[in-house]
Amino acid sequence: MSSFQGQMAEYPNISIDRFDRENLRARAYFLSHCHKDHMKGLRAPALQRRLECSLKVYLYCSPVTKELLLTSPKYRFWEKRIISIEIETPTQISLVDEASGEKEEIVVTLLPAGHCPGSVMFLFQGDNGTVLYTGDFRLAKGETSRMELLHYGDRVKDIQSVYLDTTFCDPKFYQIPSRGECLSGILELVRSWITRSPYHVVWLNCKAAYGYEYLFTNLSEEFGVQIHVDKLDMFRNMPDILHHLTTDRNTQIHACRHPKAEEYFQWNRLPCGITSKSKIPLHTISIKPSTMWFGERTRKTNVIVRTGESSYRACFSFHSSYSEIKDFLSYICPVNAYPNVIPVGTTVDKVLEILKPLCRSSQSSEPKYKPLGKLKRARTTHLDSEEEEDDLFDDPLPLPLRYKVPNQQTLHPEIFPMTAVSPNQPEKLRQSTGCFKAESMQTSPWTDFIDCEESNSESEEELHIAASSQGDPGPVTHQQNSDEVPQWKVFFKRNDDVPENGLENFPSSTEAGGSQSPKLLSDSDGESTHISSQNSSQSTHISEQGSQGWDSQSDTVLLSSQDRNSADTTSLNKSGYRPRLKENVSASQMEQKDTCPNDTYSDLKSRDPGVSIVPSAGEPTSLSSGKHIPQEKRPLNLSTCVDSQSSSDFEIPSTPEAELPQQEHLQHLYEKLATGESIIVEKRKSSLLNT
DNA sequence: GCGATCAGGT
DNA sequence: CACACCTGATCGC
Repeated sequence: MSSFQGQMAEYPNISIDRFDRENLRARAYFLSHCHKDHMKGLRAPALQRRLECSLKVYLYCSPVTKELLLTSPKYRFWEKRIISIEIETPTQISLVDEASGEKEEIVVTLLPAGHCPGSVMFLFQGDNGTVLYTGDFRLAKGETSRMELLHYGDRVKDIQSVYLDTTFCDPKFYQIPSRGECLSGILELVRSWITRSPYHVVWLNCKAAYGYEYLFTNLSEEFGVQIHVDKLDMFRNMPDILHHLTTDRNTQIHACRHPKAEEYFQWNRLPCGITSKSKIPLHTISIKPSTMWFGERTRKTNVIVRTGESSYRACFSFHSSYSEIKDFLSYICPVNAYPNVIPVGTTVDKVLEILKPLCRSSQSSEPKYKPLGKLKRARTTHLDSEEEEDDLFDDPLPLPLRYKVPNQQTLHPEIFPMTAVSPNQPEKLRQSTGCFKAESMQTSPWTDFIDCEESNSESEEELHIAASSQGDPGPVTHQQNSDEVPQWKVFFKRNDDVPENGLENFPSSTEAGGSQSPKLLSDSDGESTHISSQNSSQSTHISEQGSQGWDSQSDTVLLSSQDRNSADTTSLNKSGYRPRLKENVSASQMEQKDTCPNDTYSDLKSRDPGVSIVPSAGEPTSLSSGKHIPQEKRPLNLSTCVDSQSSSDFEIPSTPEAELPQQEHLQHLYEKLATGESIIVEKRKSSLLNT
């Protein structure tokens, strides 16, 4: 749970993910994602009053987060005061002190965080250096290197401080099976059950939180079955998700919830109440997504564990594992790293001990004892003039040379020529953008999110809403502001990536009589069965299963992730994600900015077509509205401003141990994405339409 | 009646 | 051993 207090040392005038106490004085607010523990104070009367008095104070977040937030009536009062910023679109914001009129300029860039729908990290650039607030995140190894805007040219930006999600920053969480591995395990378990008969149904025992959406969309897509949920109106403007959900209980996959759900389930009753279909009783299994982790030397990584006759746990994590955190941080290599989370049972000091060696000062082979002269930037090349003032002191080494992995965009044929649209823009433009987005979403291949939120209401109305909104971006009523429809794409993987291998354990269809469970257990041996309880380092968190007599032999390992490695490579295919072209431009422009630290903002304003400006009034002015910068410009910018690095490094893997996906493989995937399914084909259409 | 906090549960 | 959330009890306004 985040213990971040809302403010960063470098930019105390803004508050992130906290809205109480000191934060009531912030000049601007940022919300990284829509989880309650990051929204403390967000609907408190104190803040509402502040908003009424300080008309220049705005909340900045991703379009998806805005959409989700405003779905709740409790946050409606924010409606006119939220400015959504597109992912990977550097945007300038003026932080004005309304009393004194004093002004501070800051450029913020949202980077996808892979935690839940709409979740982002915030990269801030301003007079006090470049800092990165990660919010909560899950990024696979090497993914960081694919984030264009964390780089200048091909090198990682000089980041002063990282405010880091340290939820699993403890060696005991060394490894967590990748999203792809977990997903494919669940897919196969579900397949093994629901293919037995139409009366075999699965209940996904998910919590009331955003973050399971990509699971739902993948399941739905794989089996052509919508997932039953209690509530889906928060997705009314997100067709990619909406299409995979239903409030109609007559489906084989449920993610509905009820306070007494577990109790119901004992009696073969789903949370939504049904026990049979056409008078024929249902056969149900439950799958509970839970985090499973494994120690460094643990051999098996099992992503599905049987916990009862008809119940399973499936590995699922919203947060990066220890090794993913280390990979991330060592890649970024900031001067400072601050934990946002101190897990119970550990201390700040302990976490800092882990983080510190991954930061800049420790990277020096000969740190403090070196003669002063050497401490200075003796070896620091001019290329690194990007560095902030401080580095005169504490940066004895040149910025680590880490090379960015070629961005998928270079491989992906599609280009999304859209950029941040400001509320200032002519209605016409805005609308057209909206349409475009709606369409691209509707057909987007990237899977995303949905949630299983509270009670079981199943109103037909919602269905209608869903249906009508599918072909119609219209009902985006509360969105007049800046953004069109929230965009999905990226975060999570899609089916293409899910390998079918290694799943022999799941009888894809066999007898249904007798046991209500899939026959998955045959392969499990005693040892693998009790992973967690015996070996703390590879615990699978098999707590509280005691109540079911079955459990003594439970926890049977069903799937070993080792059997399905390939799942990962692609698990985060962000490729198609954003406006590539523009992004490139932005990136290079930002390099430019960063290489010339002294005239940053005016510079940005005047020259950078990739930076949107949000004036103090809060209306983002999109400088990039022209945004259609021809691709040819990019190399130009790179070479002019950034020096020579630009060319060489396209094949060089970024992170020390990062595995660079085979270009061939990627290419194959992209081709698949681009041409494979009807959905994608449509998408292309839409992008063509809008290009 | 509401919010904040805590304990307990899933 | 986690998370994100819900419920219910208590306290203060």
